[in-house]
This record gives sequence, structure tokens and C-alpha cells, in this order.
Amino acid sequence: MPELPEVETIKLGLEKYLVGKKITDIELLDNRLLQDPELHLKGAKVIAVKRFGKGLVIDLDNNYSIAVHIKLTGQFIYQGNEIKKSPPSIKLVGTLPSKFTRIIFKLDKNANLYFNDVRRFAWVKVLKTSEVKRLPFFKELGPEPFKDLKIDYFQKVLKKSNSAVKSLLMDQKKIGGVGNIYANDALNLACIDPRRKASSLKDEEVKKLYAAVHEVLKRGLKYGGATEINFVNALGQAGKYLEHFLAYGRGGEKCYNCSGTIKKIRIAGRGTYFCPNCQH
DNA sequence: AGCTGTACCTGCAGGC
DNA sequence: TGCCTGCAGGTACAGC
Repeated sequence: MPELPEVETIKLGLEKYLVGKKITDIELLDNRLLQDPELHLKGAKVIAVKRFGKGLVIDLDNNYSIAVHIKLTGQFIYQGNEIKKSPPSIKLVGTLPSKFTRIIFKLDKNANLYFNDVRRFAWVKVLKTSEVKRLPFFKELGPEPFKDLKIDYFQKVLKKSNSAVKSLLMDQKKIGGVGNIYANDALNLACIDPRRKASSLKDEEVKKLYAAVHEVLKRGLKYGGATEINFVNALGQAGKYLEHFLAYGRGGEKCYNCSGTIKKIRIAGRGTYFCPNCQH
């Protein structure tokens, strides 16, 4: 699912191709996404692309921003004259616009930015740049790995929590950016049972988990994200982390830590994969 | 206050 | 073949 590494991968692509481009027109194919599609967008130039947790923010030169949460199936796909050698994956994207294209941002220099979303969970909001941080999602977002998630805070938040350690890792208000895939993999790497109460972890385990969270996210970034369901980068290409999952989606397969077999259970309604042999 | 369960949405896999 | 059911999951929200 799109988590920190996937959204960061999209952000890097958008930053590369969008910054300096002007939005010349908007084609809204799903009226639910924007009220007045041209307002504040037409004629504005992109000056920066940012990521906060799993959220994306495209800053414009008129003090307005486009804030986006792609949720499960949102995709940003850029097509422009400078892209010749990297065609989008037809299997994952289809011809553009596809039946799942919800917004087409027409840009200068004959470029187009397609926003696709199969399940229509994503949201797109146009608002003043200064107001972005006031959106509930951004306002309540917890510290994120590689930025301001410090070990002492991590320890404190685990100690205070009454829920399963896996649920806590995925709680965006506590920690920003970790979702189901990386929570499963981090716990496997740290040899911790996902059902454990977060507050029951010993100091040594907390440190191990903290390091494991960073390690699996680092791998996700290195492989350009995972392509479960339909994550693609800004050029419509698949990521490769799914070939490197430690536990996620590997039910019935061998654990990489030990001779055990990965088992699938449910925690708080979510598919959870772990090795009962080495994760305690 | 903080947690859990469910809704949102749609394609797809599996069963019959 | 085709219908039906259940499953996938990030967040928002109702309810405990």
C-alpha cells in the first residue's frame, strides 16, 4: 500500500518534472474531487513538491497549494516531451486518460499530469499554502522516521499505548508514514510478535524495533516502493520492494530469520503476517 | 481520552 | 460462463 517510501517515490518524481511548470488548464473527470477546478490553479506555476507522512503537497507560486492523499489507489502520472525512454506500465496504468483518471492537469510545454484513482478514496484539496498545516490530517500527523521520530519519543509512545504494537506503528497520529506492509516487515525484522501490547516491549526490543522500522523503510525507498494493488511512480512505473517483502503477503512461505513459516492472522481487521517461530 | 470496529469504494480471486 | 461473496486497506468517524 502506498506508505512513506511509495509516497516519497512519487514526490521525487513530481519534484523533478513539475517544478517550474505552469498549469494551463484543468480537466475534472470526477466532480466529487474539487468544487471549482480552475480556481487558484489555472495560470499558477509549481514551485515545490513536499511530502508529510503519506500526504503530498504541491506548492504554487500564488500562495496556494494542492494537498493530496492518494490513500490506496491514487496515482500521479506525468507525461511530457522530455520523457521518451520510460513509458508507463500499460498493465498498471492503461492508456491515458484511463477510465480511472479523475483529474488531468494540463501543463505548459505540452505536458500533462494525470491523477488516477480506482477506488475513489483519495482526496485532493486546493487551499492557501499557509492553511495546509491546519488540515486535520496534517495537523495531527505524528513525527516520522528519518525526520523527527526520536528514540526517546518512540519509547514513550510505546510505553503509554494500550494497543497491539502493530496497530501503534500504523497509527498516523503517533508515527507518520508507516502502514501495513512496513509495520509487518519491521516487526519480522525485529523478531517481535505483532500482537504484543506496545507497552510490554522491553527497552532492548524498543531499540531493535526502532532500528527495524528505519531499515525496512530504507529498503522500500531503495527499491522505489512496493506495487501491491497499483502503486506506480510519477512515470507510471512499478516499484520493486514487493520482491523484497520480509513478511507481508508471504503467508505459508519460509521466514528469512529462521526455519519457521510465515502465518497470516488479523489484527484490528487488517491482514497481518508474522513468523510464530521467531517473533515473540 | 483512547481505543476498536465499521464505512467508504471497486476490482479481483475463488467457489459453485 | 457467470453470478455471488469476501477480501484488499488508509483514513474518518461513530460508539464504547
